[in-house]
Amino acid sequence: MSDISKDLIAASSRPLVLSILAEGESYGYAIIQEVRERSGGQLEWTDGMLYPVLHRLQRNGLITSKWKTADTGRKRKYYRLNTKGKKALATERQQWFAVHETLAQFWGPDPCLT
Amino acid sequence: MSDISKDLIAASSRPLVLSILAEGESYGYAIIQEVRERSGGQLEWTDGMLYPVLHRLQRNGLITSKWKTADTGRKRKYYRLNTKGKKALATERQQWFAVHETLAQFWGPDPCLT
DNA sequence: TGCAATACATCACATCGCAATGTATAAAGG
DNA sequence: CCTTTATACATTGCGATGTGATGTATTGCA
Repeated sequence: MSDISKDLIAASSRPLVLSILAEGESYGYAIIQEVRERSGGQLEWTDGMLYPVLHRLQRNGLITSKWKTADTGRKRKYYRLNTKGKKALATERQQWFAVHETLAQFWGPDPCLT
Repeated sequence: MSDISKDLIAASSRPLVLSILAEGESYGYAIIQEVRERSGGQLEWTDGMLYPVLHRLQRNGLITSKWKTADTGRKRKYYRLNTKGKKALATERQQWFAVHETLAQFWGPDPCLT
């Protein structure tokens, strides 16, 4: 259960958040949980790291936010991906694969199991 | 030719250097060139980024260095991976795949073309 | 009443790539 | 010869960013 290095967190936070929002709007706390679930518990994000990421993405115009009150009565800040964000996601994806393929050259091809 | 983001560089520099040295000793300038070649020109490292990485790896006891004079008469600082470095490489590799598999869940399986 | 989970936010600190700068030698071309 | 390019090392100020701590507030359960 070696926790992921700081640099890897930094490199994957943007593409991961954008990918999650690409599937539909969501909010901070839920994103942290989804990352934990989708990674099989391997990725454990902290709120002190995620919120600045969301604010940055919004400041850069990749996502928009809207306060909503859930059925539970709680107030949540929902984020949504816009056109610019979708383009950024495509770029992030392409860059990731470029690096991954280089590393895969040394480590052998991916398991490639579904 | 979108240059790779700073964070991605940071996340891949350690595992890449360790992977290269795992194939045999090498030196700074040659490592920069090998990264460019093995990435098909997609990764362009600067020396101002690599040398601190090498110094850090040595300070952390993952690699050792030794000055040698090449046939050309040039002096080069050759780096070699040690036992601790090999273990660190295995960890880096495992962490990378953990993140990659999570991203791949959103992006679909890898192309898996050679 | 008290504690955990939910839900947001900010800040001091350390880390690290980037671009610039510096030093030095060897090879190639005019 | 001399100039340019490639080789080969190193350091530094700056900006970006995760970490851990801290703060505020509400909901739900025992």
